Amino acid sequence: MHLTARPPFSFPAVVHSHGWRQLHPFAWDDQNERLTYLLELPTGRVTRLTFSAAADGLEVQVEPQLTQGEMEYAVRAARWIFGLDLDLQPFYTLARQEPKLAHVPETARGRVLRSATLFEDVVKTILTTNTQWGGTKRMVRGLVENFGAPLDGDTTSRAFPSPARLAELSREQIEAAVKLGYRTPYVLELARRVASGELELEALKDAGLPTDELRKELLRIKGVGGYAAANLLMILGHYDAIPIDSWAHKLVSQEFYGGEPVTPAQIEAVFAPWGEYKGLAYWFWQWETA
DNA sequence: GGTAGACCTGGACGC
DNA sequence: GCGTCCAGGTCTACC
Repeated sequence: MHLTARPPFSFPAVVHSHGWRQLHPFAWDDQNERLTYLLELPTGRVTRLTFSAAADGLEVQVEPQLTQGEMEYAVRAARWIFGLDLDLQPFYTLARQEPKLAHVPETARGRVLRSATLFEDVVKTILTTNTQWGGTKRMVRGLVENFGAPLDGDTTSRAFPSPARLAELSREQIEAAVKLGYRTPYVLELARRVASGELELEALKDAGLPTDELRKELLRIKGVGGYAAANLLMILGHYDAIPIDSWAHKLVSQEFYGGEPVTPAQIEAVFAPWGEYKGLAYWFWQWETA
């Protein structure tokens, strides 16, 4: 299957936009430059999507064979995962005027790799908080391996667990399988709210809400604070928020404040001139010390 | 609105 | 091998 992207587009730029390619059920094959992803379909079946670069977009290998309805769902998911329809031209126009960002339009950066569902990305983001990257990878892997639906005939390949699957578990069942620490009730509560229909998370993808309202919605989720909300806003294509974590403090301190400790307000001030694109400006800044 | 302390885990470190 | 300390954001209680 071939999918075209709004130009300019770079397959490796999306894959390497952040660490998501290292989280199950993504798997990055560095040697062959292919990204695989296990996707659970609305029918309950699981498909393996293998993405590689094409001249004007993506080449996608789909297995096993899908029905027409399943294929349409897989195409929509693939377009979302890679942000194939995003228009970043206004940001590129600004970036060309800043030496630290000139590489962005030249290399077609700016898109951020995302999971098929917002539910999956919210859970993954919660699992990045208050832990190191190794811990995040361990926790996500544990959820997928223990609770994800398997590919037909291959129980070693599993999709990310659906809200319904997690919602039917008890806290004790999750704790026995994977140590999420104090995050267990957060993940469980989110899964139950989404599975029950109380929280229509996927509708936020194209709700057309202004950033402030979207941010408020995200902050209502237990376990999502300022950093996590900003990270999720980036994933949702709202770039006027900076995910300020300890790494951001370090980078901005060394680059702009001579190594002196900085406050979140100072970090915001540095990127304020980028307005609605300050999140992207921060994310793709060519740091001296990174 | 701002702040202190608790939350949980893995890893680093000292003994 | 064991105990202690620390890093990493968010929540809750309190002021």
